[in-house]
Amino acid sequence: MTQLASTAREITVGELAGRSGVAPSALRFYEREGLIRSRRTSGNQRRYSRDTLRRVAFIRTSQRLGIPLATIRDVLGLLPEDRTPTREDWARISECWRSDLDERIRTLQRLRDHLTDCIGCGCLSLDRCSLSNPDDALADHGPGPRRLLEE
Amino acid sequence: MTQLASTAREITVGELAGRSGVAPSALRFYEREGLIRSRRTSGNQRRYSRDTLRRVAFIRTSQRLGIPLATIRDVLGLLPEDRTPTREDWARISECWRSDLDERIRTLQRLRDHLTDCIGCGCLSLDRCSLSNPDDALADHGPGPRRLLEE
DNA sequence: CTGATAGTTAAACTAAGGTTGAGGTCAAGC
DNA sequence: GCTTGACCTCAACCTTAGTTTAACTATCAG
Repeated sequence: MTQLASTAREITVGELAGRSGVAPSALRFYEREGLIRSRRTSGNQRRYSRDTLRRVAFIRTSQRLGIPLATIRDVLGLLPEDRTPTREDWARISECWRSDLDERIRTLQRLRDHLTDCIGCGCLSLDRCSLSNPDDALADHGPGPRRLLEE
Repeated sequence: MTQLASTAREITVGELAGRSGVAPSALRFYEREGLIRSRRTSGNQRRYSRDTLRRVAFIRTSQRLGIPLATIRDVLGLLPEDRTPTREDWARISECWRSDLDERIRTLQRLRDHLTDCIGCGCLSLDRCSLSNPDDALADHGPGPRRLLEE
């Protein structure tokens, strides 16, 4: 194990990768995209402050929630720039995902329940049940699958 | 309105697009990817049987559930090739999404609840709470955010 | 028959979220 | 002081789910 940098308070890209489980290429990509920052050594190598680890954890967790990187970047911008973020700072920005997440859970549940409803007839949303509507009379109501899309 | 093709039992790509709300380019793409099929006229134009409308509805509904096209194609392969699928056929393949969907709802709920748990300390899954674990001692346990990923 | 509308193809392009490779540099251990 | 592994950049490539464009052909109403 070389380049431990463990006496210093900073970590290398390889260490950050090992600790976070995120490939170095992805970490460089995040930096290009403005999600994380690094100091450079005299030899142009990246050095990360330790709180970057938490930042990367926040990014990955947010991605697991289905949030696009651009949105994550914007929300990370709400953290204070002048000091190491506190627990309260992280708690505050975590709240940003709350309503989005609740909304998506509700949508999936609704879709699942409609799927259940329709399994009996196999209509799957396009024609409002072939039983009562044998030859897609719903075509008049405009394009798109109806039923599940509306409301 | 030209090319109604309504005397025939087949529909053109434009009609299918209008009825399904899916762009002709997407329908051709689905055909290249093996999700739908068409007959060709003597002039090389596509003609779809009417049940393609239901097939497309199934595709779009499945996509709304977050299923990738390749998976949808595989499941559509379970339909009978020799006859027009019945309601029972559609019901049967719809069941394929059931467990997947339930699973994803559970995962999102779990993530949401852990997010809630962690908002108090802002730890967000990487270090098992900075309160009891101030300097990421979890790094020994291998790469990747722990907590939310495990079990 | 003509003109408008609708259809055909292949290939290029998009966007997100990265990975891979070439060619070259840095830093640590012996 | 050299070797080796970790690092650097830049550009090209990957996947998914399509859209767009160019150049051309088919079909239909009148």
